[in-house]
Amino acid sequence: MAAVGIKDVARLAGVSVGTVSNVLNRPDRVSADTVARVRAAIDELGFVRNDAARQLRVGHSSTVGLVVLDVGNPFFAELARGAEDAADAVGHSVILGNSDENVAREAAYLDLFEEQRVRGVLISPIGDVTSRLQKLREHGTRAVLVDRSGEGTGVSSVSVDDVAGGYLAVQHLLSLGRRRIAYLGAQFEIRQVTDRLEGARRAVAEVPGAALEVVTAEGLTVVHGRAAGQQLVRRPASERPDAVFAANDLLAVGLLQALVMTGDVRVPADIALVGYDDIDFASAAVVPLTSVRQPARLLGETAIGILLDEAADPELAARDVVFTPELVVRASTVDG
Amino acid sequence: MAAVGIKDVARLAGVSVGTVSNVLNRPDRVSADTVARVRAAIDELGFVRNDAARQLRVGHSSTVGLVVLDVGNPFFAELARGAEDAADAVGHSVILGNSDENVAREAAYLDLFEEQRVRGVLISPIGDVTSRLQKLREHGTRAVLVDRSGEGTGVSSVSVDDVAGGYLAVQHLLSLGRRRIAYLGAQFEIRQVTDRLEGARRAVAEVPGAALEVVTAEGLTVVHGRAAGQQLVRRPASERPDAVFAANDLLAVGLLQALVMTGDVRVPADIALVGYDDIDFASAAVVPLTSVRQPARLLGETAIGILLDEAADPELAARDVVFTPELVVRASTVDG
DNA sequence: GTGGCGGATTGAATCGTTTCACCACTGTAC
DNA sequence: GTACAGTGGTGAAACGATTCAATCCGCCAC
Repeated sequence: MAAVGIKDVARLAGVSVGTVSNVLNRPDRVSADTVARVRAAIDELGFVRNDAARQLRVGHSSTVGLVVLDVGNPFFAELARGAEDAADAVGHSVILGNSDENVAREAAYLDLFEEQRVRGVLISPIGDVTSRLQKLREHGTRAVLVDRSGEGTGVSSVSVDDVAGGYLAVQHLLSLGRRRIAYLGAQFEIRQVTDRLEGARRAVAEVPGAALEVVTAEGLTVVHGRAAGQQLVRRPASERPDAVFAANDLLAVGLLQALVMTGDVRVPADIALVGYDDIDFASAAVVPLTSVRQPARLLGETAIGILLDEAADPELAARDVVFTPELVVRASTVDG
Repeated sequence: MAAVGIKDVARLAGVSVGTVSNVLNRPDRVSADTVARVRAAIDELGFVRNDAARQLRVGHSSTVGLVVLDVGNPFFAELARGAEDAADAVGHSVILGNSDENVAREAAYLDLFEEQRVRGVLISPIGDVTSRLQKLREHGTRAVLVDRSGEGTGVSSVSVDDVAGGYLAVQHLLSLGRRRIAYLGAQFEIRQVTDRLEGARRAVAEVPGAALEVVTAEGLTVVHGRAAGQQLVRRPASERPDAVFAANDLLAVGLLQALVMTGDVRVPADIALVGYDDIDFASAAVVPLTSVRQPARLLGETAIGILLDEAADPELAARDVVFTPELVVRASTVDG
């Protein structure tokens, strides 16, 4: 109803509009009692700054767009939290878009963000967006890839080293004395899945007498993990691995269910188990799951940092920051 | 770099800015070949409409804000999807804020949305926001509560009937011949928890010879469910319930783990089990879980509908839409 | 008394779009 | 030949903030 503008505030406070604007943006250039008077007028009228007008004048907004593959995924939820906190600390806000692994939705969000003249875009891409991002940049909007390496595309990125994660997991198993390691994976066309395997290979290669077997599941979910587990159980005990590294926690949880159900195989005594992602359910599993955790929050914070740096100085060269994941040890590998 | 404006497009296409604007917004009022010429100019220059300027002129944006308690929660993720799809269908977009059950974050998002002059706000509130929403309305921004009844606050709402959900769950158990029902809950200060219990009570009251026992856990997570399950198992078989209705799926999954682990109690033969929320893990549990599903997506769609109706006609009276949840039957209650 | 200095304040120009009253042109009816 | 309706197009005003050159004012130094 009201439609209170800066003009109304100025009139009530008995100052000019320029002064009100100064109170809002650079209070230090205004005398103390004028500030007080203007603030009082703002409160009385319930004035709220019209961000569109501000943005029109200054040329860009103070929001950054974030497009993730799946908000429901705790990894991205945590990443978003990190981004929000970092943005908040410097007076920016984050608007979140969920592409849901759908190229059209992803494109729609990029269009929206461009119309909104966001300060920049953080994106975990599904399609091949590099040309789109390049175009964005020509129009003055910077972008940072998250959870995906930029690999010389000229776009900055923050990602996690999956090879290191796989290495970490298997090295842990080897350090416990296990030697017959199995890698349980699926959908090997996904980079993450093969990178983790590569890390596992490297760890095994360092220890004489250690062997790595690759077990392929039908998919990356609990059900598929359970199916794989049932197969393992059917083998004669001597042919079973003494440790399994699963490509993600869902597979690991399914596998665990199968092992525990039969009662024949003890975890970790007979088979030690490591998952990946450290989802909530990892710690809540029947046997709490050792898992590799990605520094999701840090990823988000760092991405915002890079983005705002680049927005401030467009000449800055692209950076690629790679984080190392962390092993969270629980009962599925170490009795406790 | 370019900073292409509608003016540049107009110049290149050899028309006036007004015409370009018409091409953008009401192409039917412009002759076909002019449209084509303008479109070509737009493509050539890579023109993208500046939403801030548009918004400044028309007085409001075409985005709506959505504040949820926890984006990580699949219920809210699904609700957001519904809202986005519905908004998209009428040319609006949704920007998502995650309050994370934090009053300060919630307030910050409301401030942000107000500055942005969003078309309206959808909110699943944590604090007592009615006075804040009232103020928003005075400034011309409508709000709709989601997953929370408006109860005569003058604010519209869409919610799910938890009493009906509880009734549904227990009626199902009773129809299977179970008579010694237990309700496993925690944190009874949460309305949802007590409403579901109330529904359970009503169902039990309708069947002579049926009894309802309330079991209190320490919290609403898997770990707490498992603890409660261990207690149940310790009872003599004759004193155990023959069915359990858990206040949510996490509790149910924990309970299930405890029952299955001991091997002493068969599910559903000895104890049938119903959860609530139908989270992904419900169907992936060792014994797939019967659960009560909330129409999250529909909630989001409906909320957007109400919001945009009200935005179009501010005189509209507040509406309170209550949905009925749905029972998803799986192996934890019915063998097969 | 004058000049100069510096901090506080002013007010008009500006951002890029939409909107709307108005104009030009074409064809048609009389 | 004139009037009229209908189409397609024009261009300037308006939206509400920010910015910056200009002004004002008080005070001090000489």
